[in-house]
Amino acid sequence: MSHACGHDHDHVHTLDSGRIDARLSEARRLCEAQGERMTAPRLRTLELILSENAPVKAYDVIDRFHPDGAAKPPTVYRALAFLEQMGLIHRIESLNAFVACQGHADGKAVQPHAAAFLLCDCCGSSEEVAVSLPEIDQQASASGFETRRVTLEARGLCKACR
Amino acid sequence: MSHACGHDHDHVHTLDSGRIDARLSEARRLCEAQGERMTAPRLRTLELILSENAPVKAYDVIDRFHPDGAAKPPTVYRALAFLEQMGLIHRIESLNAFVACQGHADGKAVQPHAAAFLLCDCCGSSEEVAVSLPEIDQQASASGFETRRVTLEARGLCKACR
DNA sequence: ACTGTTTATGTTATTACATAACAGATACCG
DNA sequence: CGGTATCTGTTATGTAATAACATAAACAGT
Repeated sequence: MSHACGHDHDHVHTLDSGRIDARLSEARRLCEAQGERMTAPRLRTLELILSENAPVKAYDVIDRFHPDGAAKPPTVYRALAFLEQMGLIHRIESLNAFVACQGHADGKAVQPHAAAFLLCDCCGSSEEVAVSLPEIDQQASASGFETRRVTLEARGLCKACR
Repeated sequence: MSHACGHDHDHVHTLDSGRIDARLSEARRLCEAQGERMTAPRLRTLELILSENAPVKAYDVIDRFHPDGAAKPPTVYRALAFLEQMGLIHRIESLNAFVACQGHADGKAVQPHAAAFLLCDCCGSSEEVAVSLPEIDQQASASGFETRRVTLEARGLCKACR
């Protein structure tokens, strides 16, 4: 996880394990509430993503999945697809990576939702922000375009790295 | 180039070759004006991207590069990076593809600029629209984040496909 | 409980996307 | 013309993602 600034920022675990457990339980409840199954590989995948405070590559999850040796890619990619559908994680397109959703920290159930991200090119950190998009909505309807999903990612330098 | 709707929309050449030539000459001029070289592989890459009215995959360019046989990936990826720096094409992150810039149709020289895209999941077409992003700019400065580059992509259905 | 159905996982293999590293060629500048 | 910077060619490899099919677990109806 080496970045443009030349630093390494590996394994910055800001969430303690208690906090992670709480979010895993919350995720469990959210799945039950929707009649979906929170299975072992899905839970493990979510755990690994929650344990980083920055977007995580699919193959990092694959490598760390088992204590001894990697998981098979489809196992993890299927889990990632599920978690994304449930609104528990987001895919960061410009990084080919995944980050835990920060949009329902208060425990509210949320529909899969669009979100914007501030992504630091130096330390790799990610901040999720909520924005409305009146201009592009307007441009879309002016073109007769029906928007299903919006990707909005700002790349740059976070406060700490500037 | 098969899409969600089940149709194939291969090789929809909406720009006639005269129009493409005009844009290639324009690109040449733009490079000269900035002291950059518009070399053969760069021109060929741009030509192939201009010949589609939808985002083109890097390996499609690679495959079509020579009349008989493919180019080597680095040749094309280098050309793509150059053309993007020059603001002649844009990378579409959510598609891993590249599309010609539609933002300077009047011949004005343009700095590399952010742009938003309406991307049809059915026919694969792309429309570039100009939007300002007051909300995310505001959120970024509130967080002390310095934005360098913004990706804004709306996926959905275009007018024709609805 | 049995059985059919649905949903999820395991496994092998392959496909798609992208870059590192170095050698050779071409443009540009004094 | 010779040195330097830039670009291209080539080989090899690294990284990201999915197809296809086999197996297993959950669940609903009888």
